[in-house]
Amino acid sequence: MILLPIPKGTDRGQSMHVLVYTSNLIYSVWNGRSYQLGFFPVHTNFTSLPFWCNKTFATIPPLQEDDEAPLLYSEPVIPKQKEEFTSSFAGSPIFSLQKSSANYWINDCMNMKRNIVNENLGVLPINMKKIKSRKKVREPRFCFKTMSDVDVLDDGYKWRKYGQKVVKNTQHPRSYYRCTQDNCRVKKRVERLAEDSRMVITTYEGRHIHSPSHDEEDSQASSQFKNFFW
DNA sequence: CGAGTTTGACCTGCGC
DNA sequence: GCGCAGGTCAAACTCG
Repeated sequence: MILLPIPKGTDRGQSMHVLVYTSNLIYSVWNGRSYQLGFFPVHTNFTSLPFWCNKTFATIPPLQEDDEAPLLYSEPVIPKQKEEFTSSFAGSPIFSLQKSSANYWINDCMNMKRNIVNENLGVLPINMKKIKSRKKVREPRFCFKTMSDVDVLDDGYKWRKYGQKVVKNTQHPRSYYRCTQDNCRVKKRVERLAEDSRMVITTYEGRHIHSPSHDEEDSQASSQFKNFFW
């Protein structure tokens, strides 16, 4: 299970796109209650497709500066065919820009499926044997697309910028951040969508080994779910 | 002075 | 093998 904080400053009614390639369900957890934001169909045998969640937060109160951040909650699911991902990513505005990144994600998904299948069944499906695996195992990643004036959204964690790069065919640079917590190797990338500069794309990579660095008045909701934070 | 940012150089993987 | 583009490093710089 994965929990991800929704950045503060997210307004009610604001469209928020979420791509969760490891999940088939997305919830927002608010004050101990969860609100399903979207899902995509699950086929047979741990199979599913990635999707864009394009729901508004109509049932969630607007988030103010002093509010605790609600969480995105999702359940893992496993892809069936590499081709499914390739075709699904083709229509995505993000992945049309970053084909190589999409390929990384696809391979990550396939590796994940292979691992889970091995865990559950102890058997590697024949068709999975044909899929080449990358030498470097990448951490699972989440990609948020939010409409915001500020590039770096407050997600409860403390980040240090370690690089900035101009991406080809885009007018906005991509920034690279690392979590400042010792021994925590979580990274995130922040960039603006080329087609719509109002949209901020935030990509998280890896799992936090600690709770968010909130102030002393940590919320109940935060502590309730702290074991599941990224 | 320490923490965080900037930015050019360097490294690495992918596609041809 | 080579070139390109993305990702990372690290020294210099800024700011509180």
